[in-house]
Amino acid sequence: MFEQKLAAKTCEAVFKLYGKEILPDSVGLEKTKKEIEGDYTIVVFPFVKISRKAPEITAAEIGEYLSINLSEVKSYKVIKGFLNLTLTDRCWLSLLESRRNPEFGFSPLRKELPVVLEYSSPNTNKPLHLGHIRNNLLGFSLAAILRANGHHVIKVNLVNDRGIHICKSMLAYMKLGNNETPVSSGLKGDHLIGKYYVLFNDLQKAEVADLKAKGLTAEEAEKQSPVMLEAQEILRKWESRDAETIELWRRMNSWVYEGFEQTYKNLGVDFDRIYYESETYLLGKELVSEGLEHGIFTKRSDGSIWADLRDEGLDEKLLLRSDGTSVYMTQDLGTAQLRFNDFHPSSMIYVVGNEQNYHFDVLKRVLVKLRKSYSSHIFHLSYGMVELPEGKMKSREGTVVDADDLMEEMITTAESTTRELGKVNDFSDEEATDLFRTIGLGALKYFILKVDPKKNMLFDPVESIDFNGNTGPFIQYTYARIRSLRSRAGEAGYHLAGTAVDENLTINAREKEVMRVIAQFPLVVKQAGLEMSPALIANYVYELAREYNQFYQEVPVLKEPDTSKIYLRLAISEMAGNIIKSSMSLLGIEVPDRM
RNA sequence: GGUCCGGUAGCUCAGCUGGAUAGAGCAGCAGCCUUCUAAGCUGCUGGCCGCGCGUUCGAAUCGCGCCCGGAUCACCA
Repeated sequence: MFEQKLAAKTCEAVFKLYGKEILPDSVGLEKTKKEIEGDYTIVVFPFVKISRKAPEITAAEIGEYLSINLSEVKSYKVIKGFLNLTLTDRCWLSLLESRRNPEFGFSPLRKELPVVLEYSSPNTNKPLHLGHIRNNLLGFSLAAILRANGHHVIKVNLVNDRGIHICKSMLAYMKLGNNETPVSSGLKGDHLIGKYYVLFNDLQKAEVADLKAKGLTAEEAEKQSPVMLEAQEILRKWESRDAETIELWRRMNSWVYEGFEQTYKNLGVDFDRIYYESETYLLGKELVSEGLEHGIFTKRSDGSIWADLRDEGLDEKLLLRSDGTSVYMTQDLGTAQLRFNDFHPSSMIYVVGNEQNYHFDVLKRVLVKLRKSYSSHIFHLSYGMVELPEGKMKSREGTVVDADDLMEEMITTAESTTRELGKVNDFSDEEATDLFRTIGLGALKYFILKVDPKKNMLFDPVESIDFNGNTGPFIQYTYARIRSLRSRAGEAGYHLAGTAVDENLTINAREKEVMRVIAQFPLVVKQAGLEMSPALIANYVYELAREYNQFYQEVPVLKEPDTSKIYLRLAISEMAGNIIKSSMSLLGIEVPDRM
């Protein structure tokens, strides 16, 4: 809040005192360390060269200037090269004027081109797992953060609904399905299809073992196994629009979508637009042949088409197979173009795991070769893998944590813990069920989002269901406390609406600590947007909750004899509560009124 | 081998656009509920910030070299 003002005035001071212009960004302004008297600290070492005076003297001169020319500065104290400024209580109290503004810290929506943000991007042959959860949470949160920074965000999902892997589960279903449906089996659609994908692999494994016994290598055996050949036949039928094949494909996919929809709903994520690879790959093919015509790509004797990136330090990259079918890159070229056609976005963000860094590097370079203006608008938000304590979180190795199971377990744990604590004795069943969901999902989401996206993270199931300390439920609890305090205040006859805070009050250390954290919120939102990091919001809201709890524990609110102070503390509480709620909403986490 | 990312307390993570004695949580130990919700609060224990050199008044933070871990470099997606 006051940072910009202080920085600007410091520049003015340096210019007036020493005759040199400096940029506000170059002012080293930070929160004063806790043990030291002061609110904000300016590091003056960088100005010593300009002032040609000792650090202490420089700091004192700037401090003097600021305290005379800025009414907000109450006093200053110099320690070595550090100028510690204390702001007036009135200045801090003015912060509370924004306590009822639900948009505090957010920027209004700007009239500009939209940002297209892709996340989730599932395969239709297997249910969502822990890795997808990180992806979905990051994508959803990022959309909220960018929106809070004034961007018009369009959330899109790209469903990978075609290709050989889909044909595999189709084949297994044709062989072993007996017309089983989600209804007849009692399985969620995506789990049902996942089951057949696994069955295909079992069939293939058996055949591969036989072939290897006959002397084939593993690779040959895989390619020549009868089920694999059958699956490829299905793919060819699909591409030639064979009615029966398409019909089965449609039916099986529709089951999967029902399942996904449920998982997304449970997770609390949504999309403005869903793209299907089956609808975009043809456009990709067009782009490739266009590039071939213009001599940008090359065709080999076997008919395959390649982009040559060797002069850029990379290799050659396949764009179209020799049999004319498309690869991953073909499809992504198509979707990028389609997205550009649909929205003309100022940027296209892809939330995709870091194992695809190379892919996106190539995608951008190929688009540059095609002279697509939007190539520079593509941004890959690359996030790290989720690892499990035993080993890696890879779908092939079997140690998969299913998204639905995980959410279920978190909610169940929330329920038992909450019941043990006797928190819901006076709740209706419906209220209680809502609360268990809120807490269980809050724990899960916070646990995942508090880690810097670009880092690999460890998902320890035991730690994730801990509700104490740096966790989602801790923050939710702080919010519930504040709400409780508010309703008690109402019962005691204190009317918050329309009651102004006495601006002549003096504030104590605990009160100021909370307000210092509150004051940072707008900058944190901005920073999280620039760095595209929900973790910054998560770490901030934890600090706020911790600070508020200290205040709550040490400072009486309703038992304070001085009524004007009661109103002050209620105002601080209200503002802290609103910011907790805002922050959590940026993470896609709900907060309960009671818990 | 090339490229990219990481290495901070027993564990999980902040801090990294250089600044004061490196911060949290968990785990461990000791306390605080007849007072606004104890999913809370207080205190203690615990660190050659991977290693070395350099830049600087000042380096966990920047640069170079090395060591360790991960990802990636498919006619898979």
